[in-house]
Amino acid sequence: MNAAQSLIVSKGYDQSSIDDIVNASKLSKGAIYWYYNSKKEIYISLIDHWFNTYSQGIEGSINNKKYASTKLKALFNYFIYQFDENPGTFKIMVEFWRMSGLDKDFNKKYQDIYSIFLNTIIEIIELGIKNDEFKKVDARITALSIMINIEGVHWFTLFEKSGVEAHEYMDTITDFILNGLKKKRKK
Amino acid sequence: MNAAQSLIVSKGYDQSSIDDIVNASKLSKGAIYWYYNSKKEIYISLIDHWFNTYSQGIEGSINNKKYASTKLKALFNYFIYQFDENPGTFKIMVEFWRMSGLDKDFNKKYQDIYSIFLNTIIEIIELGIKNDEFKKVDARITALSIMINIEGVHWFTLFEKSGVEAHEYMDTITDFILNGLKKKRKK
DNA sequence: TATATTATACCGACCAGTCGGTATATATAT
DNA sequence: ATATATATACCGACTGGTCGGTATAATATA
Repeated sequence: MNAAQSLIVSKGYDQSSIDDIVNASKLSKGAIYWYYNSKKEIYISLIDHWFNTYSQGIEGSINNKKYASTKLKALFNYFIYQFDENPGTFKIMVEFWRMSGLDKDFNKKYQDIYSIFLNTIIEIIELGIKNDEFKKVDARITALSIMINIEGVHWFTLFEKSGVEAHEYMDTITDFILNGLKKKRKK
Repeated sequence: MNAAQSLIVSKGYDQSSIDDIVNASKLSKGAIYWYYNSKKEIYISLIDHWFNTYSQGIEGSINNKKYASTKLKALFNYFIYQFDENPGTFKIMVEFWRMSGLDKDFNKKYQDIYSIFLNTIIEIIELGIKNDEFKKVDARITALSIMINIEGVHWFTLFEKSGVEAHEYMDTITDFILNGLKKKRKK
């Protein structure tokens, strides 16, 4: 999984050969085909591996927060942190993206994963509405919008040398979204 | 260009062979290599071709508007229209995206194109600020945010059967962004 | 010994790019 | 007007190499 992951970041799916994985891992081709039936299966598994790593971090940063707004804030922070720590994981996203546009199985896998992530956000928003923190917005559309904005950070992995602009962007939209969601305090 | 475009939508860059282009166009392999020196050159040219088509439409929909807010609205509408008309062009974006993460020349080409697009948005926002329509926001970061949100529509090309949700999303963020930008009317 | 796992040699399909050659249009000379 | 020469546009068979996958041999484990 580690070999496959670093390869897909640097070369993309098609240009990563099984022999590359053989070299990057300490396994032989026979061993790899003992565990996986095809190249595709390797990379489908990688999506799971990648997602599990992520979702644990997300859950961890959200669960101990009480309010919907602090949960959302924690979610944003988690991704900023990830962006600094390991921008490669955002690059992977783009590759998975295009694979799910080309191949049914990748598409299905990615749909499953995104609907889990989306539901996490929806739940936060619904909590916020229930607890009178947030306005009565359409939870699903709002969650979609938040997800797309978070995902948009991947933009900066390709075009910016420093992470400064990514942070500015993330801060701006965090405020923007939270301000838009929060109920105005009555004077 | 048309052949290359429809191929990259359906199979992606790596899986599109020159012979595929030969079959999809009415040209021979020799003819294609008469005009282009490499496969890469074909697809770099395709980015130009794709962008030119788009930017004309964008300019056309913006230029005849007077206010920054109506220009922005026209911009959003243009992309909704494009999404309905030809979702394939959004799928191409994803492929170009990942190519610019893998290859220097694709990266440069895509950077150039995006900075042009970004500048268009920045100019609108600066116009809005100058004319007292918009709050005094950071034009660049705001433009980035708008761009990323527009780009986010590509999300729906992969996961949604109907365009309904894409429209809802686009309407929601259009209102959200414009409300956030516009100066509050004094009572 | 039997089974599970890993290593290596190999196959055949595929593919970017090449190259020798042809057809057509344009220019020049007789 | 006709013949000759040259540049442009195009064709498709071929090649050197790559890559996913497999067959089989070797080795470890129970």
